Amino acid sequence: MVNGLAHAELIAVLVAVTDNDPRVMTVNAGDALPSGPFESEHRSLQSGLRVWIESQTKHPVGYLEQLYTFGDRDRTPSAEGVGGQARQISIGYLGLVREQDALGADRPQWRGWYDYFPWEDHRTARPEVLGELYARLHHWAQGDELRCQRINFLFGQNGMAWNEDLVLQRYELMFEAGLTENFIQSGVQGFGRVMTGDHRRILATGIARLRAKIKYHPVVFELMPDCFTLLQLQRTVEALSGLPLHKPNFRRQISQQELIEETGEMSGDMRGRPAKLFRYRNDIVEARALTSVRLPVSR
Amino acid sequence: MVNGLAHAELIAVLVAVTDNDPRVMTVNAGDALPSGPFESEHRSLQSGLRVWIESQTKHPVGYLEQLYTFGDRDRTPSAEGVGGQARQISIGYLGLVREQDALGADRPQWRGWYDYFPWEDHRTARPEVLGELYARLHHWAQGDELRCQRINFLFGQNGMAWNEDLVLQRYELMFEAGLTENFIQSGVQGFGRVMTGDHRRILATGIARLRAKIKYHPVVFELMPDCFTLLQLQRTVEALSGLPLHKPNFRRQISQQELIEETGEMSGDMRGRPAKLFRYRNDIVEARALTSVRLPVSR
DNA sequence: TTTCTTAATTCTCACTTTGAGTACATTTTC
DNA sequence: GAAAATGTACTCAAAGTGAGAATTAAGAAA
Repeated sequence: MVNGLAHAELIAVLVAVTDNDPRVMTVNAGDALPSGPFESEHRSLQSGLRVWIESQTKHPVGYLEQLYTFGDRDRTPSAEGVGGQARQISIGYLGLVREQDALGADRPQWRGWYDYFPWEDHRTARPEVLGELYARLHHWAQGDELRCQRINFLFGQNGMAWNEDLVLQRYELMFEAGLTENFIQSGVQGFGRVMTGDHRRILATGIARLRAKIKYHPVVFELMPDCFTLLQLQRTVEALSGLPLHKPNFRRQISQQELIEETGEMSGDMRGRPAKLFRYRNDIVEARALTSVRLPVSR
Repeated sequence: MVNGLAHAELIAVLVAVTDNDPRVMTVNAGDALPSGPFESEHRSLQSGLRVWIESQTKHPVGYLEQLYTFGDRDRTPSAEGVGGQARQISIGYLGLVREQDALGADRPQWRGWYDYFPWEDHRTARPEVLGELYARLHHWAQGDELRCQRINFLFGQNGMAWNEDLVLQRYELMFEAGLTENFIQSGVQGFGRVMTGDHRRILATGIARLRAKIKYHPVVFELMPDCFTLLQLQRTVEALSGLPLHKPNFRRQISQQELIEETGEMSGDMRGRPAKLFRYRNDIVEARALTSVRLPVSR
C-alpha cells in the first residue's frame, strides 16, 4: 500500500461578467468545470494552472486564487478505477477574466452562473423557486427546531435578512436535504442545472468566495474593461452579489476609497445623460486597498 | 512519466492560547510543524487529519479549517529523493485547541508563536526589532519607490497604521529581501526562530488566517475554557491579534453581539473586584454569528 | 421649441456605529 | 482604612450608513 500517493487534479472556476451577467467557463456543454491533471513540469500549482488555462481557453487570466482542496472519498463515485490505490485530490482555483478578453463569451462554454443556482439572484425580485424550496426544505426538516432555524437563517426567511455570502452553506443544506443532483435529474424543474461529480459544489465555493471578496478587496476591477462608468461598475457588483444596490450610496462608497480616477472622457453610446468614464488606479500599492474590519484597538 | 501523481502530505498549524500567549504545536524541538502522509483509508482530508492529530497529540481539536495547499517545486529542496517522478503537495490546516485541553502546554512542543515572528507582537509596545528590520528592508529597497511604499504599508511606517492581518505579506516581503531562514541561520539575532523548509511560511499563513477570522466569526471561543471572564476573553483576542484593546469598547462590542451569556457565577481567584463568568451560547445557529461587511443594498 | 424620458450626479438628514475617555463599584493587599 | 487592582456603566463627539429628494444633462417625442 502506497501511503500518501494521490492523483492530483487542478480544477478551475473561471468567471467573467458579460451583459451584466456573471458567467462561468464550462466544458461538456455546461456539464463540468474545466480541469486537468497537475503536470509535474510546472513550477508551482498556480503557474501550472495559469499556463494550462490560457492554452486551453485563449483567455488571459487576470486574477487567480486558490479556492479549496477537495479530497473526500465519496466525491466522485466513478473515480474508483484510476488505480485502485491512489486517491483523487482536486485543487480548486478561482480565476477572473476581463469582459474584453472574454470575447466569444457568447460561445456555449460560458454559462450564466445563475443557471446553476437560480435562487441566488435577488437583483430584481426574490426568485420564484424559493417558495417551493422552502416547502421542500421544511418538509425535510420535519419540525426539527435546529434544522428550521438553519433554513430560516440561510434562506432569509422568518424575519431574517438574506445574506448573499452563504452560497455554499445553502447548497450544502440542500445537498443534505436531498435536493441536488439526483433529485434534479429525476426531472424537477427550477432547482438549477446539474454538473458532474461535485463540480456544482466547487462552483458554489467559488461564487461564495468571490461574493465575500469583493467587499474588502478590489477584485471587481479584474472583471472590468479598462474604462467604465460608475453604473457599469455597479451592475457588475450587482451581478456578482445578486443584490440590487443603492446608486448614490454605491457611488459614495466607491469614490471615497479613491481606487479609481476619471479618464476625462465621457460615455456616449447610452440614452440619458452621458457618464464620466473612470479607470482603476494602477498606482495603488498592492494590498493597500482593503477596507479592514476593525477591532476596538486602544491608543 | 506519471502525470498527476503526487505525494500528498497533511500539515497542521495547531494553536492554543495559554497564559495569554498564543502557542503553536511543533515537532523536532520547535523546528517543524507536525505533518504526515495523507493516508488513503481516511474518509476525507479533514477527518484524516483530525484522527491523526488526536492520536499524535492526545489533544481534542475543536475547530479545524483548511488553510492552503502548497505545491511549489522549490519549496523543499530536500524533497527531490522521494521518488523522482511524483511531486510533493502539502495541504495545510489550521486547528484550534482549548486551553483546558492543552494541558501539558508547558511541554516543549508548544511554542509561543511570537518566537517565530517577534515583530508581530504589538500588545505592549512596538517591538524593538522593527528598527533594524526597517533599516535592512530599506537597504534592500535601494530607493525603489514601489518597494518603499510596500515596506511602509506593510510595516506601518511613515504615517501608515500597523495592520495586524498582513502577517503573511510581511513574511513574504522579508523573504524577498533575503531576511529569512538562511539569513537568520547566519547568526543574526531578533529576526525570529527558523523552521525547516517553508514551515514558517505556513505558520504565517495560519496566523494571518486566524487574525482575520476572529473579526467576523466567533472562533475565539474555540480557544476559551467553558467559563471565562470578559477580561480573559479580551486577553485571548489581544494575544492572537497582537494588539492592545480598549476595555470598555471591547466589552460593548462583545455584549451587543449576544454570543455569550452569564453563568451566574463569579471568578474568585484574582486580585481586585471579582468578575462575572460567561459562557459561549451553544444555542447559536451555526453560522448565525457573523458580523457581515455590508454592500450599499437598496430597498 | 417645449416637454418627456432616461440616466448621472449631488445633497440632505436621521440614525447607527465607533473611538476615546470618565466615573464609579467592589474586591484584595498593605 | 487607604491603596491598588480590577470590573462595570456611562458620556459624547466623530465618522460611517441607509434612504431618499433634488438637480443636471442629454436624446426623443409632441
